[in-house]
Amino acid sequence: MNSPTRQLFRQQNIGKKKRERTRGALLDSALSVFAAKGYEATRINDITAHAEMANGTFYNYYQDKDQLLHDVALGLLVEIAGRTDQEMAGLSHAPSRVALAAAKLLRTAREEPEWVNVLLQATDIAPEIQSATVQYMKKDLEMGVEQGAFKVAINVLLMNQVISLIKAAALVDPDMNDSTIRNTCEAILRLVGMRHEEAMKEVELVFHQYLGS
Amino acid sequence: MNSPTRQLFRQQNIGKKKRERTRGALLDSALSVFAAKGYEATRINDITAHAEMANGTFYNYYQDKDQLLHDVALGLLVEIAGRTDQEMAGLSHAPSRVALAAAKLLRTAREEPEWVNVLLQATDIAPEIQSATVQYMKKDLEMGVEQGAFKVAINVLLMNQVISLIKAAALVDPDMNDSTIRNTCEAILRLVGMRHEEAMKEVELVFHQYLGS
DNA sequence: TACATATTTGAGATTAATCTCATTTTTGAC
DNA sequence: GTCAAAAATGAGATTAATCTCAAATATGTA
Repeated sequence: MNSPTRQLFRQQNIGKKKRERTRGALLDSALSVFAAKGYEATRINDITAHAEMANGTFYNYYQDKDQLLHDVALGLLVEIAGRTDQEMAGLSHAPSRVALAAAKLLRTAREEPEWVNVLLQATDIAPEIQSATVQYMKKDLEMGVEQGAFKVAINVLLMNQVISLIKAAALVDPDMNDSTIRNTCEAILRLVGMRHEEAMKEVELVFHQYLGS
Repeated sequence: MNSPTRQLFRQQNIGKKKRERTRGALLDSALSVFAAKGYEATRINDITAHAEMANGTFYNYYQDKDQLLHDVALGLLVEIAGRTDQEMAGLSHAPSRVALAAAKLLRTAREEPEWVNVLLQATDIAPEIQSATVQYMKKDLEMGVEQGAFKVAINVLLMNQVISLIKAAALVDPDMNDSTIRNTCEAILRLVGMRHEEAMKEVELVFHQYLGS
């Protein structure tokens, strides 16, 4: 179970008409190629060739690579955030929510390395993706302050700091071992002002209860 | 006093012979242009034009942009780290050293925006610059653990987390207000396991004692 | 100041990508 | 199955950069 979701965007467009199916193929292909070669090094040609379509087809759908990256990244963000939200539906303890959301994202990086790879590339290139990502955390962080668990002011800097700890994990350990995930979750909780023993305990609990380990 | 250091690399090569002076001009020019347009968007031509030399001159010194970025970034790192080391010579309390080093770096980002901008771009592109940067912190972090002030294991992940908090500051507030600098220093101390009140007090002290505010 | 050596020059050859559009092929509603 | 509309095709025009090298110029040592 839980095998990698191949061809996310093609899946989403099965049954729809040709135009949407081709767009899906383009998005899936871009995802693979961006992940493999990096955004900057990717040529339009690489994407169309990988999708087995003619070069010109790209221009029926997008003006440039940037728009394509935007669509890919936003699609991934919505997918990942949607799954995470669902899995955390009943959870009201803010530290658990924050730790679990981070852990889930990092586990996704293991199951679907391309997804998180490209999503993080996009946060460097497309500022609107960074802001959108930041928004997904906001409520949980504010909840943590209300609950008295987090001691810091929730502002743009803090939210970007959280994102940047997640990026650091992806950079240092692309295979995303559980120890890297735990360390990162703890680091996030310390960042928001929890004591290091509390942070450890919280992460221990979350892993035991929600992540089978 | 303390006005921006214009033309760092040209300064360093005054009196030396032509070859080194031209190399210095190339490095200074690359620094400006990388900062203004970003590394990827910079053309060899932009750099030589800005230095008022012929396009071909570049190729007498470097094979490609990457090597040039490497030299620029390493030069900046050595300069910044050298200055910081000197200013911290007598300081043996690890939390103060870490907070001061971070604050000094971020103040440099205000005084010499180009320097830190390009240095941080380089850490994304040239992994050896990231590692070199990481090394400069290691001893102080280990000292903090020995002194019992820092509670976490010092490893590659942690050091990259520290760097990433610094990058987050540069991203969110390129003007680098003191409040951003304080927040970032506090965040780093929390990250390494200090309690949030201790972190605040430490940063307060460092600013009052070493940074005139 | 002389002059061998070192350095710079920049026109243009080379390489490499983007983007267009007349034509061909496919689609799907009827 | 028909057929008008939609989509895909890909050769090649266009744009844009890198990189070379023979000639011109500058350097600095004796």
